[in-house]
Amino acid sequence: MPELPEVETVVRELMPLEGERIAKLEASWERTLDGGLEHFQERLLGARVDSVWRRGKYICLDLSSKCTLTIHLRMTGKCLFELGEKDSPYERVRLDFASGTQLHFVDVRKFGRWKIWAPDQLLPELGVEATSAAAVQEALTELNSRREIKKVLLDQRVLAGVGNIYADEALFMAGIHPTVPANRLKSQAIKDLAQAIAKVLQASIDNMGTTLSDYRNTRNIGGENQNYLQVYGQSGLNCLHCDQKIVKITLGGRGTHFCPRCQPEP
DNA sequence: CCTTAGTCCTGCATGC
DNA sequence: TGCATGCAGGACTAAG
Repeated sequence: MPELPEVETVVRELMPLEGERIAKLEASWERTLDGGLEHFQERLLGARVDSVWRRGKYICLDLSSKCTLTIHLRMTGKCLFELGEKDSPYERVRLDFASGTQLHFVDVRKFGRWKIWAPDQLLPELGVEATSAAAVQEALTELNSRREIKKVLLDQRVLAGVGNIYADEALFMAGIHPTVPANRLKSQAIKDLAQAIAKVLQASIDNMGTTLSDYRNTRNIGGENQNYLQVYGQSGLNCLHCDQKIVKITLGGRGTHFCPRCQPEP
């Protein structure tokens, strides 16, 4: 599932869209477009893409029509410059640019969402960028919540960009059990965790993201970071650090993987 | 304020 | 082989 590193990989590849003008917008699954097709056509047709950037797990396109288009890939969303035969049944939205460039939004599970925002009210609820260790350390220190630390890491209002895979990986790297209440972490543990998050995310960006099943970049190529996961999806296998068996539990409805020896119970 | 359950979706793995 | 069941999950909403 696409999280911050996967979205960052896609955003870098979408940068060449800057300066392009939108000529046509079609949707074969209209619910992808929050507000409906007509609402999107009013704002998008004829507009120029001024800049492409990322905020948390959102792809952001600033448009000359004084608004920002966000694309959230959710579980299975893909932005492709070329549509292959296998993906064709799952194309939900297509953007045609004046130059002839096409952007195909493919999404098997239909969870992905496009949304248009006025510039001064873009993503107001989103927390600090998870890539900034200093900002994450400060946010976790100020939070003072009794919730389990993993649930906090997944809360986009606190940190923007961490999902299920990197939450598990970062907690392993920092040696913290996923069910520890967030406000019971000592300041050193918070510092270790903030640095582990930044490190895990950067390593995955360097590896073009994690592809477990659906994630692909704009050229329909998967990442390599799945080859370096320490705990996520590794339940039953031996910990690479201490040889203890990796355990999987359910926490907040999500699969949660950890090493009982490297990440001792609170 | 908090937490939990339900919703959206479909492909794939599992079991008989 | 075929059919039924359940699982995966990010963000949002409703209920308690």
